[in-house]
Amino acid sequence: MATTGAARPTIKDIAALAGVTPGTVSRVVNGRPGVGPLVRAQIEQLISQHGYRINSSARQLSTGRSHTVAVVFPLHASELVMHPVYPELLGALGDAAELADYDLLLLSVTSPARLDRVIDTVARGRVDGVVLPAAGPRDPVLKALLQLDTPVVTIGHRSTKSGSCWVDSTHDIAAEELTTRMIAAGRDRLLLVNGPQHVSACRLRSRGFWRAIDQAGIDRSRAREITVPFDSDAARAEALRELKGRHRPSGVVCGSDLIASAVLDTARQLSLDVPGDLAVTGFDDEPLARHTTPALTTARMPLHAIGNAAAELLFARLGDGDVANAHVILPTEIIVRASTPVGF
Amino acid sequence: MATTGAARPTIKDIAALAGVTPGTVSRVVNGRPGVGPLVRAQIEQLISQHGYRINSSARQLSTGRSHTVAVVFPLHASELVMHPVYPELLGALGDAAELADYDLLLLSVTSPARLDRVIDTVARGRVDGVVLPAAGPRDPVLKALLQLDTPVVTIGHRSTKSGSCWVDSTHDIAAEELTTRMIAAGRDRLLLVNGPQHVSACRLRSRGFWRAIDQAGIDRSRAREITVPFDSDAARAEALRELKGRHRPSGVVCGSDLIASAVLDTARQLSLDVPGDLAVTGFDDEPLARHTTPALTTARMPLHAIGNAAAELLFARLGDGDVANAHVILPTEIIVRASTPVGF
DNA sequence: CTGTTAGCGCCTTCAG
DNA sequence: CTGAAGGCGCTAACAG
Repeated sequence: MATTGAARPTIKDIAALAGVTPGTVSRVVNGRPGVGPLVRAQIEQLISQHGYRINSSARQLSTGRSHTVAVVFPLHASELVMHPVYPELLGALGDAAELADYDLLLLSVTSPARLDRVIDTVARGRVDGVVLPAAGPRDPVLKALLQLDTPVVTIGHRSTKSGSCWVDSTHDIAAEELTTRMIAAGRDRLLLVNGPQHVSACRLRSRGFWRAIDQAGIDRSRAREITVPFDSDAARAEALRELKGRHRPSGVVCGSDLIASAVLDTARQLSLDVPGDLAVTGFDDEPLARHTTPALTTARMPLHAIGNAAAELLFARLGDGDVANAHVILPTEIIVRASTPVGF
Repeated sequence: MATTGAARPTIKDIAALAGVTPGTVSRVVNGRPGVGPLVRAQIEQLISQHGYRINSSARQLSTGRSHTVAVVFPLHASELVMHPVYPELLGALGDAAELADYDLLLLSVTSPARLDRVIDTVARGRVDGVVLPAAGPRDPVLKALLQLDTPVVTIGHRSTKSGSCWVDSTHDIAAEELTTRMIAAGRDRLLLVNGPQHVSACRLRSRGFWRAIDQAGIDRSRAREITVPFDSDAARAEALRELKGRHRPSGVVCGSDLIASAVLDTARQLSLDVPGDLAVTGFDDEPLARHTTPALTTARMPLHAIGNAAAELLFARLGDGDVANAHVILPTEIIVRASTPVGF
């Protein structure tokens, strides 16, 4: 670690060096008008020469804005950690933040105690707003944040509260499409292995599944929906029971790739042919989806676009302030691989 | 968004309410001695009653410390994004940060322009220190950070600079172990498909591979090392060439699970039996490792422990300041699955 | 165009 | 044990 030693110069130092007042230097560093070209040039030169940089704390104190947003991940322990959607979202948020010249604070709530911490840092003015991948309406973080009147943009939960901003993708349409294709491929005994119902996205997927059934004029009794945790071992057990049952499904729509991969494992174990005996679809298009055997047909959410949209919504809101009740729904994409019949 | 309206109280408000001066309230909120029990109780009650919270900017300005650390990911475009080690590290860092009551700022450098931005926010005093998963000695971020005399702890690169702090895992030992086991399993034509050499971890893996060869007394000519980008398509092409060659290897040690999965695909395409004709090992134990066919034998790095150690090193350094030249090397673990022969 | 004057909200001596 | 005062570095509103 090099000992450059010399304390960083302050705005005052630069001002003194230039023979002007701090106010003038401030105008220069902030690109504001009202400074003669010569003075400005001189100041700029001094600045780069002495390596002057604004002190963020001081500016924050004075402007009241931190130029930082937080993303808080509501990771209920291991339930969601494994979901690679978060990292991808994070990437998009990071990109957007950098573009907008905001800093991104990473917060995570894994326990009630941590909720307090998060609320604290938000309330302390550390951040100007927060992006919240929220599970559902009863998400405790969401609730707490709402009390703070901090600008929030949620992802994955379509709040009905007035003034709310959120972005989501077409989980329902994707599930419907997947199911419809199953039906078109001649699969008439359908099973939906879905994630927990308190997750908004899962509810939407369920809705899409049944909509497809209804619209195809299929009797609801020929289809079934079960719920499993987002945990592949539990999913495996459930899958086993379903696939061994007398009314074995010919098409299984899964609420996540992880669940789908568990179903695939089970099918192999039972010597069922996929997609011959059993067509299987996943959800999310996680990296593992292309590495299962057979590779998974799945629905991909536009995570990057989602993160981007969320960030932009938030920044817009922090800017004009007029942005409220902004809802963005982005389209999903069906990725067809080998776990479904040809022509799917 | 509820309009709680009322501006947050400042330390002054609380002081006025309690009939004391701000200084006294400050002592209370900071848990410092020198305040009578009655006064203290009264102030504490006022604080919770009015929902007072310290303003971070003000405190930062006054103390000169932001109580925030940054982790900057040196993602050379798509080369490293796909690596799920980052999210996992991030999780550990986040956990450690929360425990230590630090905030975690997420920074990423994907271009020279962004490097400036990052350096800027670090230089502006936004953070007290940074954790840097560094690729290697010539990492531009590392270089830039070193000039700033900001406390840095690197992960994955063992700096030889004096005063440096880093944590890493036993890439060399893991590679050696994997290779030795290959040899023990009777595989004598060995191939190492490694990642880029400018990545410190890859260099270590290479070293371990050759060490195993030498120690087994095998002629180096019976082994080969090739380098591919961390990109599975490129790896696939290379793998194809190698596996079709006249001297087809009987054991392939790969520098990452992604590379290994490409090798697996290629083997299947060539109708080679794994692990019969070809034993394959990966590196990292990414989620996909258990979903390939066959599932991958691989080496797992203790990512959580690594992140934790890095964070603790940094915090220690920010505290006492005496911590320099602290190097931590954590053990890897071999995960045996089906891509290697029984008894591996 | 530039200087002056106040703070922003908190912490930290130094008195009393 | 508590009060008073000064300052952290910067911005902003108002004068010249």
